[in-house]
Amino acid sequence: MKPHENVLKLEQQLCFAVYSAAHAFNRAYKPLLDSLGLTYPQYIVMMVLWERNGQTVKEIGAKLDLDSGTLSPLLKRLEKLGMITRTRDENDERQVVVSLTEQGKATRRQALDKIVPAIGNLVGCGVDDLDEMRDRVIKLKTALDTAVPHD
Amino acid sequence: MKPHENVLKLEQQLCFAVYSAAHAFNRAYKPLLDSLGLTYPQYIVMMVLWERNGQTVKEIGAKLDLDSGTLSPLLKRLEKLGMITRTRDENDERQVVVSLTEQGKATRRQALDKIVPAIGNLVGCGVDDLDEMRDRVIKLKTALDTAVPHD
DNA sequence: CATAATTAAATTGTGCACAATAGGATTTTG
DNA sequence: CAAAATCCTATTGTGCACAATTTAATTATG
Repeated sequence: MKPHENVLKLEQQLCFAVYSAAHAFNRAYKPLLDSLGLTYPQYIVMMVLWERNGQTVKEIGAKLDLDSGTLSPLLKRLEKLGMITRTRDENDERQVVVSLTEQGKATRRQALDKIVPAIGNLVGCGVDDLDEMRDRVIKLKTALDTAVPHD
Repeated sequence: MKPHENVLKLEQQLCFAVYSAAHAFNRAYKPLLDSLGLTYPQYIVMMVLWERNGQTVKEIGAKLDLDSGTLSPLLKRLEKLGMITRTRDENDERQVVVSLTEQGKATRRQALDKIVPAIGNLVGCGVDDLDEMRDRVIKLKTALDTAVPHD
């Protein structure tokens, strides 16, 4: 048989497995996040702010690998939801500082109580397996990023 | 310390690792696929057709977990690129059969020669490791799909 | 210190993703 | 066999992603 003719098969491809798993996560999160009124990308922005309140768009973007083209409209929607405020930095008016409102802070409890345990159950494997898989996927991402730098 | 207060940390989350790795794959594929004039989602549709030519929108959607809202415009763009044709099934006019053009078939060679080996190099780990990781990610996706069925 | 270069965010345009709905075609069933 | 239910695709609307450009602010430089 010809060498490597089956390398184009969908089921053999790691990239498709990852692409597909990302969508599956989205579908799993959606009904849970609906109760908080958030989408998954909005949720991870909230996570960034729950770790440290008051960050610039640039800082948030660096942690999530997202640019202002994605974040600007997303943050406006979070602001309209009453989750965050956006204020120009006094010292450097180029920067916009994003801060949690009281509602935004309170939503963290909702996430801890309702989202995290529910997702934990869905993944359906031990914590150790899960940690190892996560580390591998992060290594994969790092390898790709190193080979194809961005920003 | 309070139990599980750090479970909301971004770096600890498998979902974010997967979300992030999917974007990294996209960025890695983009410069390569640009030379074929394809996006990554278009590329995986082509992979489905390279495996078996002449499939309905429904069949393609089932393999990729994509609905007609995503596929209809994507397939029109592939048609405009000259990669595929779309024809109503004679026996059942509800169905649209998607077939590769000669150009679409020829593009498979380009993918085998230019895309597959280039990506293989980027991932940067042995084939066995890669296969195992892929199987784990697929298991993860399957677990999520089972817990949260769709369609 | 005025001009050039750089930086940060926003805007514009294209292309997914997906929910909800609509429009025909086919199948079921009363 | 006619009405109802089902099925397949397309359309509409919202929300990411990201490239490319724009605007305004800051910093560097001649």
